[in-house]
Amino acid sequence: MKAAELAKTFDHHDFEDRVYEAWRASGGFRPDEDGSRDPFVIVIPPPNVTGVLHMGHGLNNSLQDILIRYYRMKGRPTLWVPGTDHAGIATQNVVERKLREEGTTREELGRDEFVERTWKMKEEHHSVITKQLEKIGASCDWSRERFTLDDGLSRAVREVFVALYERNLVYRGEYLVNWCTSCGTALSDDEVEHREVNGQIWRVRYPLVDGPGSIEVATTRPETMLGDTGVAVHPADERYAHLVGARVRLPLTDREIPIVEDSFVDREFGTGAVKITPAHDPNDWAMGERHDLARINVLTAAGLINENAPEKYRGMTVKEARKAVVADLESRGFLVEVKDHVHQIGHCYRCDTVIEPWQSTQWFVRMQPLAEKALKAWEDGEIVFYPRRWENTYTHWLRNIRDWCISRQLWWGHRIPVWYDDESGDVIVSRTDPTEDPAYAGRSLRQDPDVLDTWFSSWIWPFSTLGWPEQTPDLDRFYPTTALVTGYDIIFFWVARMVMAGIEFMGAAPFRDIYITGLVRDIHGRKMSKSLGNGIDPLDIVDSYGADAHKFTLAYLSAQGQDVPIETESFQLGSKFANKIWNATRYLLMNLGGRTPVPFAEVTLDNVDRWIYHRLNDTIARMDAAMAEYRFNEAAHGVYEFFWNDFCDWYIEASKLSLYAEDDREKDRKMSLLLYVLEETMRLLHPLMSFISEEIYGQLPDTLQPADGTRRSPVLMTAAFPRVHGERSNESVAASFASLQELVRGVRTVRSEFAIPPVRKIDASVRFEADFASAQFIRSASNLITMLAGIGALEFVEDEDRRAGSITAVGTGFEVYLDVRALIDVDTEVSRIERAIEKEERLLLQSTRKLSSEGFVAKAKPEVVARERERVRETENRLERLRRVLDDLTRS
RNA sequence: GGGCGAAUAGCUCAGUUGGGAGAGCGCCUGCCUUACAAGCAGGAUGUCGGGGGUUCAAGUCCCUCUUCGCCCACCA
Repeated sequence: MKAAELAKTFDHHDFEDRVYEAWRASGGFRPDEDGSRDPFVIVIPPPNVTGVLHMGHGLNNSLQDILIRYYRMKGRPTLWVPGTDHAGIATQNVVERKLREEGTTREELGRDEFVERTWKMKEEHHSVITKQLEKIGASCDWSRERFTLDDGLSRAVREVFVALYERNLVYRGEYLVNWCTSCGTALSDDEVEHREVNGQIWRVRYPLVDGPGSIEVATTRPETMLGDTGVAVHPADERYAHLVGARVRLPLTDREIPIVEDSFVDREFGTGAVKITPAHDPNDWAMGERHDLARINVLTAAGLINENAPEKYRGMTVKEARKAVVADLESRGFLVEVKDHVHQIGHCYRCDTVIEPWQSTQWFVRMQPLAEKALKAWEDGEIVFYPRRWENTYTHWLRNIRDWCISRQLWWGHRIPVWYDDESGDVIVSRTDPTEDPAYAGRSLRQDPDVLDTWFSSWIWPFSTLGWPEQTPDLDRFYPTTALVTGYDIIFFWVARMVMAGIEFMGAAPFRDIYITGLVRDIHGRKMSKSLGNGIDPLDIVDSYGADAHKFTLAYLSAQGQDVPIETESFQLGSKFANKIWNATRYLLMNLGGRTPVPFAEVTLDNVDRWIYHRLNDTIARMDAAMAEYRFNEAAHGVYEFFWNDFCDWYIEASKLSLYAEDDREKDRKMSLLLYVLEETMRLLHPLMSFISEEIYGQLPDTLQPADGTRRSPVLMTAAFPRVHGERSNESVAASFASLQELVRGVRTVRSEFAIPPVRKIDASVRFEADFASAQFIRSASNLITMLAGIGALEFVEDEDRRAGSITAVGTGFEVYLDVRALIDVDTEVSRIERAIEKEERLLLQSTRKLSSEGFVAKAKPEVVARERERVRETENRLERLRRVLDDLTRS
């Protein structure tokens, strides 16, 4: 075999870009054409084109990539659909901010030019996002990439809107909506973030029209009194019973308004009387309906006091108006009291402006019928959350569903497919443009100026991306998809709505497994955010630590359902692992020169080989189990421990016995096995350490054929994932090897405690207990033990004679006498043995207590009792021997 | 006002059916042993938040309390 040589120093920059291009060129990102097997499909949660990817995307896309690569290697036709989201408000805000910096506005620019500008920005961000996904190694099918505003998806959006309108699930109406005065648009209830705010509560006296006296109301929003059209008290409130039906003069205005009774009122709160402002509060809106009160809107779209208010307040902001109104109330003697008051205030989830409940005409989706089906899909087990607890969030939202306001007063988005004929009053809801339809020739039609909520295109993402409403082969083959990987912050925005749309339009939930990732946080547990400046850019991580380190570290730290606290240095975990893999491989390849490969079928396995295959087998099983349960950290821990602790620390170390010896046939044999194990291990590692495993796979000798009967693949990405082989399992070898490790470690511990340098070999004698099961194994591995423990001459003895003048390492079933007595201090050794005895005594006490306790022997499982008895036997045995050692020491 | 999560080694966190407490980093000791000092070998460190209960057996199941965090909710 030729001695391939890896670079002395590991540097991921040397191959990552090249490897990614090789993957792309291999065609492996696309699902294979064999449609007969069960496909594994993920559609990406489309990142917003507003910005660039942050660590949250890094996590979520890393996990998707791990799943995709695992199932691809498992042989399933695997598809990961990439794409981006136009993100209506968010994107429009970014562009508008830019325009402001340039000293202009979108109104000045005009709608068409504004949209064009936005497209341009979309292109720029899109290329950055794509680049980032490539850099982190995302193995998605770029030939199927979609954008929520592309032609196909726009058509799907129109289809959905019109179809829902036809089914009476979309309607238009004038209601109180959540209005962001800064974005200038309505928002859905879910887009409002409620936060506790320190405010005040004012008590104001409204004088009666007839006669003296007045009624006091409490309010947190005094400025809205300008739009009051009533006062409500509880029907059973005796304090106010005599006032019901009376009228009050609304201060600062010339309006007279009635006092009504309504059981909504809480008698305990405030004064027990509440002002009613139907046009500016959802509860008041409802009360206004019940009592047929006028709705007086006192705010403009920009949030300024309008012409319905007394002249002096017009044009003021809410804040200014509040101040002015309070001042006027006070000076005219209407203000009774001001108190500090903590309450919840809604804020815009995009720009953080305080939300105004504001009356306007909007389009809505009737959610109840859709929600019922989405709930049923969960009840029937059609969808499953990982971790399970998120189903509470899902069902709670669906059970308390409210209609969805879908129209947005923006320019960036899907234009609502509705046209108005102002002359006739006709409302035309159409899949195609009626202005181009001869049937409407001669009529003056005006398209609805508004666009649809971004989520209105997102909720159909799992099937619109596959070509719907066309009946495409992709749709047929890949819908429903298999898994969704996303964050808990968008369970209602997105996940629940996708289930609704999937059932409504495709007749089936859009995915089966919903994996909810934790949030990436900084090391102090704080959310990463621009304002805190504690964000980490995935590209920076990829550059300094490598894409594999990025993905592996995130997976390793990603306990299911838990947030992921991370700092830049955390990624050392992954990069050190990559370095380890690189160097282990380098060692193997260095020793390839002059070796003749042995076909696996002709290789005889020694005990150590059997052991490593046993461990490999276990690790594959552990990986399979972890992946089936979406336990990414478990998968990562499994391969990490196997590669580092088993393969490197023991198997490779043990192989030096063969490779540094003179026997060419043995060298060939061991070298071949090292390669076989390495080859299979690279396949095992690939989903988690994709770049480096691919690079190494490509460096393995072309002639090397996998030991498990699978075929070498042109690229590792599409090679077969290792399988569990029953015949590789060998518990007896595993147990014996564990004894060997105990023995070696015992010697090493003594060496270390007495600071005996590695170069100094020590002679040793080993004595076995009579029935020690691993005796033969260890006896046959004496050369190996000699090497691993730094022993000079090793003897196996029958009695304890050799203990004299030696240091003893006591193990389960054996003891080792080390001829280093001259080097050590007896007192140190005595105290070491005494500590060991104390430890064993503690263990023994635990076990005997257990065994002597009532019920344990009777009720515990028999194997548990048996194990406990075995432990007692072993512990007593070790203890007894330790005491003899101590005796010998103290006597001499 | 409901619901959920967290509390385990100095730090950040794992711990899958209950059956002798783990990792990474940090710390201490000794090693530049011809794959790797981004390394090797060894070591120290825990009333598993408090209290109660179930059980032969609890970090793990139940109740309760405390402290953080998140989500939902129309109390002006």
